[in-house]
Amino acid sequence: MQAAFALYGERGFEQTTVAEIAERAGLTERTFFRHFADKREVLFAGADALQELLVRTVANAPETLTPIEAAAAGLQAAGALIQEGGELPRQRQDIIAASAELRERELIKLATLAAALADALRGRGVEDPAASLTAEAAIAVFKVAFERWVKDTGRQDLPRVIQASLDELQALAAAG
Amino acid sequence: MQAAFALYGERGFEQTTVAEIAERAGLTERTFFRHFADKREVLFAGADALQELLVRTVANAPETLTPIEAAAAGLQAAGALIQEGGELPRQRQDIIAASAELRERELIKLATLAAALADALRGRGVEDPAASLTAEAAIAVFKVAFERWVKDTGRQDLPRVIQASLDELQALAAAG
DNA sequence: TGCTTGATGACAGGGACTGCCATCAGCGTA
DNA sequence: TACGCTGATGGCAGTCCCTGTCATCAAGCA
Repeated sequence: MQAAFALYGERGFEQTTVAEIAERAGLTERTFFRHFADKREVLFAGADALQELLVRTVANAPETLTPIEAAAAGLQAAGALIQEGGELPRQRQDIIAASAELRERELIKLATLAAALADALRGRGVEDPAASLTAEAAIAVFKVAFERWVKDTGRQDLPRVIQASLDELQALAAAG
Repeated sequence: MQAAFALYGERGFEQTTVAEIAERAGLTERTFFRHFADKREVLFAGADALQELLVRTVANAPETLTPIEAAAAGLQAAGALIQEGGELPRQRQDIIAASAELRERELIKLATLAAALADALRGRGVEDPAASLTAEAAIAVFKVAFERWVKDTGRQDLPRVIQASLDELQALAAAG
């Protein structure tokens, strides 16, 4: 992982071969593919933990919360976890933004997150399509908020940016 | 395109080689790659036209419409265009749903659509992050509505499903 | 007739990924 | 201690996606 991160950062994702990563890590190419399903997956190793936290937070949120509030609680928790990574998430995002292939992979991770969130909402008794809609909209808010947070040089609080984005979307929905 | 569609449908996307597609089409592999950037792109040839229609509809919508209403108009137009395809969109979606690679590609097409929609909204004077949020939420609504429409055996009207989904999200937002 | 242009074929090659078998260290057990 | 098991790794062959390059060839035009 460290070797891959370094090389992707230095010369870009597409310009890095798996053989080079393996060499820097002191392993063979074959061993790399035993640890990671493919060349991109290295950058998304933490996605499972994030999803688990999101789902758990939503499941354990007070019953009195509306679907959107429950989803929001999950997003905040996820945002807080990301923020713990310090500068790493931003570096990671730079690498991803520079490669179409990696952006594809990121999107499917977010879609998986949305599906898991919808599941968690259904677990709270939310019916479809409300569960799917809430989940997809929540992930959309997360996307926009995260993007803003990454670009932001002032190091704002990510959970706060998420909440602000959600509030703004609700205002737009009310006006539209 | 016809050869690819047929083969992807018959034996699945991953189990089809480009050589086979080329052979059935009476061409060489090299020629295939002159027409399509990669093996997946065959299934997304109509994406450009869809995006252009979406953007044009939003740009030409009455100035009095709110951002969400303008976005909704664009989605409706896109939905109507898809519906013209008859059974093809559903077959296409079956193929895509069966392959993780293809789902990735579809997601990036939707993300591109969202970016274009956000641009169109900015062209109407909508500021960021309102433009991005509206666009992402709109595409989320489109995703859910399209999915429901594809699964639906009663052949509902796609624009109508889109409108219903949007209404439901607005109700959820108001309640949350 | 000769020239240009666009589409295609042919070929070599790089790089991602997989399947298969060999090796080898650690570890429990007789 | 010797033995066997297991999990991680190396090595290697092979498939397939995709690209660069050059040759060919038909269509249109001067």
